[in-house]
Amino acid sequence: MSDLLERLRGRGWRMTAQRRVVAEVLDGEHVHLTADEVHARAVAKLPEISRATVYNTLGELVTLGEVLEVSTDQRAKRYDPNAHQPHHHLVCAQCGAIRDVHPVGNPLADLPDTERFGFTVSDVEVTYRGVCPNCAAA
Amino acid sequence: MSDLLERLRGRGWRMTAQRRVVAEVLDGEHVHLTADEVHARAVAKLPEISRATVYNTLGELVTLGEVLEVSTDQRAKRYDPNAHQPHHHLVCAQCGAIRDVHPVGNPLADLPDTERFGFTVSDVEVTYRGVCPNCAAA
DNA sequence: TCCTACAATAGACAATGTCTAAAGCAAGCG
DNA sequence: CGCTTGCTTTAGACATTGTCTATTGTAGGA
Repeated sequence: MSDLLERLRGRGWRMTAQRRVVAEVLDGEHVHLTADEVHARAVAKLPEISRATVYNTLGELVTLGEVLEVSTDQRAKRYDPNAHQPHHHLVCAQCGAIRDVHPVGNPLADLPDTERFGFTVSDVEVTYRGVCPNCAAA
Repeated sequence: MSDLLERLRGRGWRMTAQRRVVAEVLDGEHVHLTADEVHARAVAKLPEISRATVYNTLGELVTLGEVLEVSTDQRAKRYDPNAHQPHHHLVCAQCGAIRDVHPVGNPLADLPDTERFGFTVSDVEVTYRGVCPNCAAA
């Protein structure tokens, strides 16, 4: 975590209380929060922080490559602090819970040239969907 | 197309001018339209159709399994009339163009049990991203 | 300590989608 | 063929998520 703050400072990021709080929220919870959830947790630590600042800061962290934006539903974007290890996501269709997963194989290699239509394909996103144990039990 | 209308009528769908127009728009263009784009094309054929009706009808078509909802960006949902053949999507990161693609292999099989966390995994969505020939040329 | 450029703020605005209450109409029935 | 019934449509308010702007604040170097 202080790693994160150190890295950011080293990259010329001006350190403010607001940015520190947002970074701490993301680093503290290894879950996938929406911007509003980040905002709520940030407000708990620093009541006067504004919504715009949280959005700005999240956007900057994404640009800097320190967090990933994931859209597993088409409601709010979620922010994934696990940006330094490539991974995909497993989503519960009922409660929306998200787990990071690491499938074997390389899906990029599974797309034949004849299916690329002249595109330069650089990335692939895989989202598995199912029902989590909690929801299955209920 | 009339296939589609027949299928729907056979399933007890009350046929109205509005629903016919929405179905025709989807069937006529084999592209991936947003709800607003569907609405715009529907209005061209039936000026008094309302936005809510288009949203309602699209939702019903999705429920009936006749079209698929896809979210390749986190802006508007897009509607894919190619619901009867499983496929994935290839998206241009610059202009947003979408192509249907058919990778080889089965990504579901690539997720080991140890990476399933007790979930019952039933589905997988794969989105390839890259740059289309048009954007690469520009 | 002071300056200056960068950052934070409140709140308006925008895009997309959902809901409601009232009016309209498809289709079965006599 | 013309009712009747209940499903459908409509306009527009509302909700959610995100962006932008003009003003005020402040981090960090001189």
